[in-house]
Amino acid sequence: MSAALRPGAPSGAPRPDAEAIVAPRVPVSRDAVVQTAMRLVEAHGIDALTMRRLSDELGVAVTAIYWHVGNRDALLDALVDRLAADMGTLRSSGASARERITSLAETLRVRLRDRPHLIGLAHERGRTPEMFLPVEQVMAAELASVGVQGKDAALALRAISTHVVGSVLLERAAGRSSSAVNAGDLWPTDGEDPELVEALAAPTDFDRLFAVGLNALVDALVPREPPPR
Amino acid sequence: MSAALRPGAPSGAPRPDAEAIVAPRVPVSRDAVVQTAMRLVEAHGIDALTMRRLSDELGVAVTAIYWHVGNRDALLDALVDRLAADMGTLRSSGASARERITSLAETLRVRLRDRPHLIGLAHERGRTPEMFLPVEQVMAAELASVGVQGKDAALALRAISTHVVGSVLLERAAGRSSSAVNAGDLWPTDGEDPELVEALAAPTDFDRLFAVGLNALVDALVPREPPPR
DNA sequence: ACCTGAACACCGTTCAAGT
DNA sequence: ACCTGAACACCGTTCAAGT
Repeated sequence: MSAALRPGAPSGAPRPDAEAIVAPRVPVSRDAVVQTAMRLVEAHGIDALTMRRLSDELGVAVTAIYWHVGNRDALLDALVDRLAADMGTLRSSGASARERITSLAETLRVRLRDRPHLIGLAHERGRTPEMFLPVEQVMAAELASVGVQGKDAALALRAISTHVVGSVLLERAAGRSSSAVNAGDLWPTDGEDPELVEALAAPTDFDRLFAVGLNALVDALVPREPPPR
Repeated sequence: MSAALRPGAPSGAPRPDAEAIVAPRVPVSRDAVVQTAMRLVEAHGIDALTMRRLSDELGVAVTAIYWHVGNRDALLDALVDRLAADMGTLRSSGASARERITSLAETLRVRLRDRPHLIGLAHERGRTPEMFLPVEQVMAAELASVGVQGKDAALALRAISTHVVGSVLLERAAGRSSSAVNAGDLWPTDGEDPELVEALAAPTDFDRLFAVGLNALVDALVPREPPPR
Protein backbone atom coordinates (compact mmCIF):
# COMPACT_ATOMS: atom_id res chain seq x y z
CA MET A 1 0.00 0.00 0.00
CA SER A 2 3.03 2.25 -0.18
CA ALA A 3 6.08 2.66 -2.41
CA ALA A 4 3.71 3.56 -5.19
CA LEU A 5 4.94 6.48 -7.20
CA ARG A 6 8.60 5.72 -6.96
CA PRO A 7 9.90 6.21 -10.51
CA GLY A 8 9.05 8.95 -12.93
CA ALA A 9 5.98 10.96 -11.85
CA PRO A 10 7.47 14.34 -12.71
CA SER A 11 4.97 16.59 -10.97
CA GLY A 12 6.11 20.19 -11.28
CA ALA A 13 7.87 21.84 -14.17
CA PRO A 14 11.10 20.19 -15.31
CA ARG A 15 14.07 22.37 -14.51
CA PRO A 16 15.46 23.93 -17.71
CA ASP A 17 18.93 24.36 -16.24
CA ALA A 18 19.56 20.64 -16.02
CA GLU A 19 21.30 18.27 -18.34
CA ALA A 20 18.17 16.22 -17.89
CA ILE A 21 15.91 14.68 -20.50
CA VAL A 22 16.40 11.14 -19.37
CA ALA A 23 14.91 11.22 -15.86
CA PRO A 24 13.49 14.39 -14.33
CA ARG A 25 14.61 13.17 -10.91
CA VAL A 26 12.55 15.66 -8.82
CA PRO A 27 14.78 15.37 -5.76
CA VAL A 28 13.22 15.17 -2.33
CA SER A 29 13.97 18.36 -0.50
CA ARG A 30 14.53 18.79 3.20
CA ASP A 31 11.39 20.83 3.17
CA ALA A 32 9.37 18.00 1.68
CA VAL A 33 10.65 15.65 4.35
CA VAL A 34 9.63 17.95 7.19
CA GLN A 35 6.28 18.67 5.64
CA THR A 36 5.43 15.02 5.13
CA ALA A 37 6.56 14.21 8.64
CA MET A 38 4.28 16.94 9.95
CA ARG A 39 1.34 15.49 8.08
CA LEU A 40 2.05 12.04 9.44
CA VAL A 41 2.24 13.24 13.03
CA GLU A 42 -0.87 15.35 12.79
CA ALA A 43 -2.86 12.55 11.26
CA HIS A 44 -1.69 9.52 13.22
CA GLY A 45 0.30 10.69 16.20
CA ILE A 46 3.98 10.73 16.95
CA ASP A 47 4.35 6.95 17.06
CA ALA A 48 3.32 6.78 13.41
CA LEU A 49 6.38 8.77 12.46
CA THR A 50 8.99 6.13 11.73
CA MET A 51 11.84 6.79 9.39
CA ARG A 52 10.82 3.88 7.23
CA ARG A 53 7.20 4.87 6.89
CA LEU A 54 8.27 8.41 6.15
CA SER A 55 10.60 7.27 3.41
CA ASP A 56 7.85 5.10 1.97
CA GLU A 57 5.53 8.07 1.88
CA LEU A 58 8.18 10.05 0.02
CA GLY A 59 9.08 7.25 -2.33
CA VAL A 60 12.73 7.08 -1.43
CA ALA A 61 14.93 4.71 0.53
CA VAL A 62 15.09 5.14 4.30
CA THR A 63 18.62 6.27 4.21
CA ALA A 64 17.82 9.21 1.96
CA ILE A 65 15.99 10.82 4.87
CA TYR A 66 19.20 10.93 6.84
CA TRP A 67 20.92 12.91 4.19
CA HIS A 68 18.28 15.63 4.44
CA VAL A 69 17.59 15.90 8.15
CA GLY A 70 20.41 14.18 9.97
CA ASN A 71 18.44 11.86 12.20
CA ARG A 72 15.09 11.40 13.87
CA ASP A 73 15.86 13.69 16.76
CA ALA A 74 16.82 16.54 14.48
CA LEU A 75 13.70 15.92 12.45
CA LEU A 76 11.52 16.28 15.53
CA ASP A 77 13.25 19.52 16.34
CA ALA A 78 12.53 20.74 12.85
CA LEU A 79 8.87 19.86 13.32
CA VAL A 80 8.65 21.97 16.44
CA ASP A 81 10.43 24.80 14.65
CA ARG A 82 7.85 24.74 11.93
CA LEU A 83 4.97 24.48 14.37
CA ALA A 84 6.23 27.56 16.18
CA ALA A 85 6.48 29.42 12.90
CA ASP A 86 2.94 28.34 12.00
CA MET A 87 1.57 29.91 15.16
CA GLY A 88 1.64 33.23 13.39
CA THR A 89 0.64 36.45 15.00
CA LEU A 90 -2.46 37.57 16.73
CA ARG A 91 -4.61 40.62 17.09
CA SER A 92 -6.46 41.31 20.27
CA SER A 93 -10.09 42.31 20.20
CA GLY A 94 -12.48 43.44 22.92
CA ALA A 95 -13.63 46.54 24.73
CA SER A 96 -11.31 46.48 27.73
CA ALA A 97 -7.77 45.24 28.32
CA ARG A 98 -9.20 42.43 30.40
CA GLU A 99 -11.46 41.30 27.61
CA ARG A 100 -8.69 41.51 25.09
CA ILE A 101 -6.39 39.43 27.24
CA THR A 102 -9.09 36.88 27.78
CA SER A 103 -9.79 36.59 24.10
CA LEU A 104 -6.09 36.25 23.34
CA ALA A 105 -5.83 33.32 25.70
CA GLU A 106 -8.89 31.72 24.16
CA THR A 107 -7.50 32.10 20.69
CA LEU A 108 -4.21 30.56 21.66
CA ARG A 109 -6.04 27.65 23.23
CA VAL A 110 -8.03 26.94 20.10
CA ARG A 111 -4.95 27.21 17.95
CA LEU A 112 -3.05 24.74 20.10
CA ARG A 113 -5.95 22.37 20.36
CA ASP A 114 -6.16 22.15 16.61
CA ARG A 115 -2.87 20.28 16.49
CA PRO A 116 -2.83 18.18 19.61
CA HIS A 117 -0.16 15.72 18.53
CA LEU A 118 2.25 18.42 17.57
CA ILE A 119 1.88 20.40 20.74
CA GLY A 120 2.26 17.13 22.62
CA LEU A 121 5.55 16.79 20.82
CA ALA A 122 6.58 20.33 21.65
CA HIS A 123 5.69 19.63 25.25
CA GLU A 124 7.79 16.47 25.41
CA ARG A 125 10.75 18.38 24.10
CA GLY A 126 10.33 21.24 26.53
CA ARG A 127 9.68 23.76 23.81
CA THR A 128 6.26 25.04 24.66
CA PRO A 129 7.58 28.55 25.44
CA GLU A 130 8.07 29.18 21.75
CA MET A 131 4.40 28.52 21.11
CA PHE A 132 3.48 31.33 23.47
CA LEU A 133 5.68 33.91 21.97
CA PRO A 134 3.22 35.59 19.57
CA VAL A 135 0.44 35.90 22.12
CA GLU A 136 2.76 37.00 24.86
CA GLN A 137 4.03 39.85 22.74
CA VAL A 138 0.53 41.21 22.28
CA MET A 139 -0.51 40.41 25.81
CA ALA A 140 2.45 42.31 27.22
CA ALA A 141 1.24 45.46 25.51
CA GLU A 142 -2.23 44.98 26.97
CA LEU A 143 -0.82 44.50 30.43
CA ALA A 144 1.29 47.60 30.10
CA SER A 145 -1.80 49.59 29.19
CA VAL A 146 -3.25 48.85 32.61
CA GLY A 147 0.00 49.46 34.41
CA VAL A 148 1.37 45.94 34.76
CA GLN A 149 5.03 45.81 33.77
CA GLY A 150 8.37 44.26 34.53
CA LYS A 151 8.41 41.23 36.80
CA ASP A 152 4.70 41.43 37.48
CA ALA A 153 3.98 41.31 33.80
CA ALA A 154 6.31 38.34 33.34
CA LEU A 155 4.53 36.47 36.10
CA ALA A 156 1.12 37.24 34.66
CA LEU A 157 2.17 36.18 31.18
CA ARG A 158 3.54 32.92 32.41
CA ALA A 159 0.56 32.20 34.62
CA ILE A 160 -1.84 32.68 31.76
CA SER A 161 0.08 30.79 29.11
CA THR A 162 0.76 27.99 31.55
CA HIS A 163 -2.94 27.74 32.10
CA VAL A 164 -3.53 27.52 28.38
CA VAL A 165 -1.06 24.72 27.68
CA GLY A 166 -2.00 22.89 30.83
CA SER A 167 -5.62 22.85 29.72
CA VAL A 168 -4.79 21.67 26.24
CA LEU A 169 -2.47 18.93 27.45
CA LEU A 170 -4.97 17.59 29.94
CA GLU A 171 -7.82 17.68 27.49
CA ARG A 172 -5.71 15.78 25.04
CA ALA A 173 -4.83 13.21 27.68
CA ALA A 174 -8.47 12.75 28.58
CA GLY A 175 -9.24 12.08 24.96
CA ARG A 176 -6.53 9.45 24.79
CA SER A 177 -7.79 7.55 27.79
CA SER A 178 -9.16 4.27 26.50
CA SER A 179 -12.10 3.91 28.84
CA ALA A 180 -12.34 7.63 29.59
CA VAL A 181 -11.73 7.18 33.28
CA ASN A 182 -13.39 9.86 35.33
CA ALA A 183 -12.91 10.45 39.00
CA GLY A 184 -16.62 9.98 39.56
CA ASP A 185 -16.44 6.33 38.58
CA LEU A 186 -14.11 5.73 41.46
CA TRP A 187 -16.05 7.41 44.20
CA PRO A 188 -18.26 5.49 46.55
CA THR A 189 -21.82 5.94 45.38
CA ASP A 190 -23.18 5.97 48.89
CA GLY A 191 -21.65 9.37 49.63
CA GLU A 192 -23.38 12.33 51.15
CA ASP A 193 -23.43 14.34 47.94
CA PRO A 194 -24.83 12.22 45.11
CA GLU A 195 -25.01 15.23 42.82
CA LEU A 196 -21.25 15.72 43.19
CA VAL A 197 -20.53 12.10 42.41
CA GLU A 198 -22.78 12.25 39.40
CA ALA A 199 -21.09 15.39 38.15
CA LEU A 200 -17.66 13.83 38.55
CA ALA A 201 -18.75 10.74 36.67
CA ALA A 202 -19.82 12.81 33.68
CA PRO A 203 -17.19 13.73 31.11
CA THR A 204 -15.32 16.91 31.90
CA ASP A 205 -16.53 20.11 30.28
CA PHE A 206 -13.12 21.42 29.32
CA ASP A 207 -14.43 24.63 27.83
CA ARG A 208 -16.02 25.61 31.10
CA LEU A 209 -13.05 24.42 33.12
CA PHE A 210 -10.74 26.54 31.03
CA ALA A 211 -12.97 29.58 31.29
CA VAL A 212 -13.25 29.36 35.06
CA GLY A 213 -9.50 29.14 35.54
CA LEU A 214 -8.81 31.87 33.05
CA ASN A 215 -11.31 34.19 34.68
CA ALA A 216 -9.82 33.59 38.08
CA LEU A 217 -6.35 34.39 36.77
CA VAL A 218 -7.43 37.53 34.98
CA ASP A 219 -9.27 38.72 38.06
CA ALA A 220 -6.20 38.20 40.16
CA LEU A 221 -3.60 39.56 37.78
CA VAL A 222 -5.13 42.19 35.55
CA PRO A 223 -6.38 45.38 37.17
CA ARG A 224 -9.69 46.80 35.99
CA GLU A 225 -8.50 50.33 35.40
CA PRO A 226 -5.36 51.92 34.11
CA PRO A 227 -3.27 53.35 36.94
CA PRO A 228 -3.65 57.06 37.84
CA ARG A 229 -1.14 59.08 35.99
CA MET B 1 27.19 -5.26 33.41
CA SER B 2 23.92 -7.13 34.03
CA ALA B 3 22.79 -10.73 34.19
CA ALA B 4 24.74 -11.05 37.40
CA LEU B 5 22.92 -13.00 40.07
CA ARG B 6 21.20 -15.41 37.74
CA PRO B 7 21.53 -18.79 39.45
CA GLY B 8 21.14 -19.66 43.13
CA ALA B 9 20.99 -16.59 45.38
CA PRO B 10 18.13 -17.86 47.53
CA SER B 11 17.21 -14.63 49.29
CA GLY B 12 14.14 -15.21 51.47
CA ALA B 13 13.19 -18.32 53.38
CA PRO B 14 12.97 -21.53 51.34
CA ARG B 15 9.41 -22.73 51.03
CA PRO B 16 8.82 -25.80 53.21
CA ASP B 17 5.98 -27.05 51.07
CA ALA B 18 8.15 -27.71 48.06
CA GLU B 19 9.78 -30.88 46.87
CA ALA B 20 12.85 -28.71 46.57
CA ILE B 21 16.30 -29.28 47.99
CA VAL B 22 18.16 -29.25 44.73
CA ALA B 23 17.60 -25.68 43.56
CA PRO B 24 15.61 -23.19 45.63
CA ARG B 25 14.39 -21.62 42.41
CA VAL B 26 12.96 -18.43 44.02
CA PRO B 27 10.53 -17.76 41.20
CA VAL B 28 10.11 -14.23 39.97
CA SER B 29 6.70 -13.03 41.00
CA ARG B 30 4.45 -10.66 39.11
CA ASP B 31 4.94 -8.33 42.02
CA ALA B 32 8.70 -8.37 41.62
CA VAL B 33 8.36 -7.57 37.93
CA VAL B 34 6.15 -4.56 38.56
CA GLN B 35 8.32 -3.34 41.38
CA THR B 36 11.53 -3.55 39.37
CA ALA B 37 9.87 -1.85 36.42
CA MET B 38 8.79 0.96 38.72
CA ARG B 39 12.34 1.41 39.96
CA LEU B 40 13.65 1.52 36.42
CA VAL B 41 11.15 4.14 35.31
CA GLU B 42 11.66 6.31 38.36
CA ALA B 43 15.41 6.22 38.00
CA HIS B 44 15.91 6.49 34.26
CA GLY B 45 12.62 7.45 32.66
CA ILE B 46 10.11 5.50 30.65
CA ASP B 47 12.42 4.88 27.71
CA ALA B 48 14.74 2.91 29.95
CA LEU B 49 12.00 0.39 30.52
CA THR B 50 12.57 -2.22 27.85
CA MET B 51 11.47 -5.76 28.31
CA ARG B 52 14.99 -6.97 27.77
CA ARG B 53 16.59 -4.67 30.29
CA LEU B 54 13.88 -5.51 32.77
CA SER B 55 14.49 -9.21 32.37
CA ASP B 56 18.21 -8.65 32.76
CA GLU B 57 17.59 -6.81 35.99
CA LEU B 58 15.51 -9.71 37.24
CA GLY B 59 17.91 -12.37 36.06
CA VAL B 60 15.47 -14.20 33.81
CA ALA B 61 14.92 -14.55 30.09
CA VAL B 62 12.89 -11.85 28.36
CA THR B 63 10.08 -14.18 27.68
CA ALA B 64 9.54 -14.92 31.34
CA ILE B 65 8.25 -11.39 31.79
CA TYR B 66 5.43 -12.11 29.40
CA TRP B 67 4.23 -14.96 31.48
CA HIS B 68 3.83 -12.67 34.50
CA VAL B 69 2.43 -9.48 33.05
CA GLY B 70 1.14 -10.26 29.59
CA ASN B 71 2.90 -7.59 27.60
CA ARG B 72 4.45 -4.15 27.87
CA ASP B 73 1.17 -2.32 27.66
CA ALA B 74 -0.33 -4.29 30.51
CA LEU B 75 2.83 -3.71 32.51
CA LEU B 76 2.52 0.04 32.10
CA ASP B 77 -1.06 -0.17 33.26
CA ALA B 78 0.09 -2.07 36.32
CA LEU B 79 2.63 0.66 37.04
CA VAL B 80 -0.05 3.32 37.02
CA ASP B 81 -2.23 1.14 39.23
CA ARG B 82 0.53 0.92 41.75
CA LEU B 83 1.32 4.60 41.54
CA ALA B 84 -2.30 5.43 42.26
CA ALA B 85 -2.26 3.09 45.24
CA ASP B 86 0.95 4.72 46.49
CA MET B 87 -0.69 8.11 46.56
CA GLY B 88 -2.22 7.16 49.87
CA THR B 89 -4.55 9.36 51.80
CA LEU B 90 -4.22 12.87 53.06
CA ARG B 91 -5.19 14.95 56.02
CA SER B 92 -5.96 18.58 55.67
CA SER B 93 -4.49 21.09 58.06
CA GLY B 94 -5.05 24.81 58.49
CA ALA B 95 -7.25 27.27 60.31
CA SER B 96 -9.88 27.87 57.65
CA ALA B 97 -11.39 25.77 54.89
CA ARG B 98 -9.56 27.92 52.37
CA GLU B 99 -6.24 27.31 54.01
CA ARG B 100 -6.88 23.61 54.28
CA ILE B 101 -7.79 23.37 50.62
CA THR B 102 -4.70 25.31 49.67
CA SER B 103 -2.46 23.07 51.72
CA LEU B 104 -4.09 19.98 50.24
CA ALA B 105 -3.30 21.17 46.74
CA GLU B 106 0.28 21.95 47.74
CA THR B 107 0.72 18.53 49.26
CA LEU B 108 -0.59 16.82 46.16
CA ARG B 109 1.75 18.87 44.03
CA VAL B 110 4.80 17.87 46.04
CA ARG B 111 3.75 14.26 46.01
CA LEU B 112 3.36 14.24 42.24
CA ARG B 113 6.57 16.11 41.67
CA ASP B 114 8.49 13.50 43.59
CA ARG B 115 7.85 10.96 40.85
CA PRO B 116 7.91 12.95 37.65
CA HIS B 117 8.49 10.06 35.26
CA LEU B 118 5.64 8.05 36.66
CA ILE B 119 3.12 10.83 36.59
CA GLY B 120 4.29 11.55 33.07
CA LEU B 121 3.38 7.97 32.31
CA ALA B 122 0.00 8.30 33.98
CA HIS B 123 -0.58 11.43 31.96
CA GLU B 124 0.27 9.75 28.66
CA ARG B 125 -2.21 7.04 29.43
CA GLY B 126 -4.97 9.40 30.42
CA ARG B 127 -5.11 8.18 33.95
CA THR B 128 -4.34 11.25 35.97
CA PRO B 129 -7.84 11.34 37.50
CA GLU B 130 -6.93 8.41 39.70
CA MET B 131 -4.04 10.36 41.16
CA PHE B 132 -6.43 13.03 42.37
CA LEU B 133 -8.84 10.74 44.07
CA PRO B 134 -7.47 10.86 47.63
CA VAL B 135 -7.16 14.63 47.73
CA GLU B 136 -10.47 15.17 46.07
CA GLN B 137 -12.21 13.12 48.69
CA VAL B 138 -10.89 15.31 51.47
CA MET B 139 -11.28 18.48 49.49
CA ALA B 140 -14.93 17.71 48.82
CA ALA B 141 -15.60 17.66 52.54
CA GLU B 142 -13.88 21.01 52.96
CA LEU B 143 -15.90 22.51 50.15
CA ALA B 144 -19.12 21.21 51.66
CA SER B 145 -18.23 22.88 54.94
CA VAL B 146 -18.39 26.25 53.23
CA GLY B 147 -21.51 25.42 51.29
CA VAL B 148 -20.08 24.33 47.95
CA GLN B 149 -21.70 21.14 46.77
CA GLY B 150 -22.97 19.27 43.77
CA LYS B 151 -21.93 20.50 40.35
CA ASP B 152 -20.18 23.55 41.76
CA ALA B 153 -18.06 21.33 43.95
CA ALA B 154 -17.22 19.10 41.01
CA LEU B 155 -16.09 22.07 38.97
CA ALA B 156 -13.98 23.45 41.81
CA LEU B 157 -12.35 20.08 42.40
CA ARG B 158 -11.49 19.66 38.78
CA ALA B 159 -10.22 23.18 38.40
CA ILE B 160 -7.87 22.81 41.33
CA SER B 161 -6.55 19.37 40.50
CA THR B 162 -6.12 20.34 36.88
CA HIS B 163 -4.02 23.23 38.04
CA VAL B 164 -1.90 20.89 40.11
CA VAL B 165 -1.14 18.39 37.35
CA GLY B 166 -0.72 21.09 34.78
CA SER B 167 1.91 22.73 36.93
CA VAL B 168 3.76 19.51 37.55
CA LEU B 169 3.71 18.50 33.90
CA LEU B 170 5.00 21.83 32.70
CA GLU B 171 7.69 22.00 35.33
CA ARG B 172 8.82 18.56 34.30
CA ALA B 173 8.88 19.60 30.67
CA ALA B 174 10.95 22.67 31.45
CA GLY B 175 13.45 20.46 33.23
CA ARG B 176 13.72 18.20 30.21
CA SER B 177 14.41 21.00 27.80
CA SER B 178 17.97 20.63 26.65
CA SER B 179 18.91 24.28 26.42
CA ALA B 180 16.23 25.41 28.88
CA VAL B 181 14.55 27.64 26.34
CA ASN B 182 12.79 30.54 27.95
CA ALA B 183 10.49 32.95 26.21
CA GLY B 184 12.73 35.82 27.21
CA ASP B 185 15.53 34.55 25.03
CA LEU B 186 13.31 35.00 22.02
CA TRP B 187 12.11 38.49 22.67
CA PRO B 188 13.66 41.47 20.98
CA THR B 189 15.97 43.11 23.49
CA ASP B 190 15.20 46.59 22.23
CA GLY B 191 11.68 46.47 23.66
CA GLU B 192 10.02 49.09 25.79
CA ASP B 193 10.12 47.04 28.95
CA PRO B 194 13.63 45.67 29.53
CA GLU B 195 12.72 44.49 33.00
CA LEU B 196 10.01 42.28 31.52
CA VAL B 197 12.37 40.78 28.99
CA GLU B 198 14.94 40.13 31.66
CA ALA B 199 12.36 38.46 33.88
CA LEU B 200 11.22 36.25 31.01
CA ALA B 201 14.77 35.24 30.23
CA ALA B 202 15.33 34.05 33.79
CA PRO B 203 14.29 30.51 34.66
CA THR B 204 10.69 30.19 35.75
CA ASP B 205 9.95 30.20 39.46
CA PHE B 206 7.48 27.35 39.43
CA ASP B 207 6.73 27.54 43.12
CA ARG B 208 5.56 31.10 42.79
CA LEU B 209 3.72 30.42 39.55
CA PHE B 210 1.86 27.58 41.18
CA ALA B 211 0.99 29.64 44.23
CA VAL B 212 -0.36 32.53 42.20
CA GLY B 213 -2.63 30.32 40.15
CA LEU B 214 -3.80 28.36 43.13
CA ASN B 215 -4.62 31.50 45.06
CA ALA B 216 -6.59 32.89 42.17
CA LEU B 217 -8.59 29.68 41.92
CA VAL B 218 -9.30 29.48 45.60
CA ASP B 219 -10.38 33.11 45.67
CA ALA B 220 -12.75 32.49 42.82
CA LEU B 221 -14.16 29.15 43.91
CA VAL B 222 -14.07 28.88 47.68
CA PRO B 223 -16.19 31.30 49.70
CA ARG B 224 -14.70 32.83 52.82
CA GLU B 225 -17.54 32.01 55.14
CA PRO B 226 -19.89 29.11 55.56
CA PRO B 227 -23.34 29.95 54.21
CA PRO B 228 -26.01 31.28 56.60
CA ARG B 229 -28.06 28.44 57.97
C1' DA C 1 3.31 -23.24 37.37
C1' DC C 2 7.21 -21.13 35.62
C1' DC C 3 10.98 -20.53 32.47
C1' DT C 4 14.05 -20.92 28.15
C1' DG C 5 15.64 -20.34 23.14
C1' DA C 6 14.69 -19.66 18.58
C1' DA C 7 12.39 -16.95 15.51
C1' DC C 8 9.81 -12.93 13.41
C1' DA C 9 8.73 -8.30 12.13
C1' DC C 10 10.00 -3.93 13.05
C1' DC C 11 12.92 -0.17 14.71
C1' DG C 12 17.09 3.84 14.13
C1' DT C 13 21.50 4.44 12.27
C1' DT C 14 26.14 3.95 9.74
C1' DC C 15 28.74 3.33 5.76
C1' DA C 16 30.52 2.26 1.47
C1' DA C 17 29.06 2.68 -2.97
C1' DG C 18 26.71 4.44 -6.88
C1' DT C 19 25.12 8.47 -10.27
C1' DA D 1 24.48 16.84 -4.56
C1' DC D 2 21.52 13.17 -3.79
C1' DC D 3 20.27 8.40 -3.34
C1' DT D 4 20.65 3.14 -2.68
C1' DG D 5 21.55 -1.50 -0.34
C1' DA D 6 23.65 -4.08 2.99
C1' DA D 7 24.52 -4.43 7.59
C1' DC D 8 24.28 -3.74 12.76
C1' DA D 9 22.31 -3.42 17.26
C1' DC D 10 18.19 -3.10 19.39
C1' DC D 11 13.21 -3.42 19.96
C1' DG D 12 8.28 -6.19 21.37
C1' DT D 13 6.10 -10.47 20.83
C1' DT D 14 4.81 -15.51 19.74
C1' DC D 15 5.44 -20.20 20.22
C1' DA D 16 7.00 -24.68 20.95
C1' DA D 17 9.49 -26.86 24.24
C1' DG D 18 11.45 -27.90 28.60
C1' DT D 19 11.12 -28.82 34.05
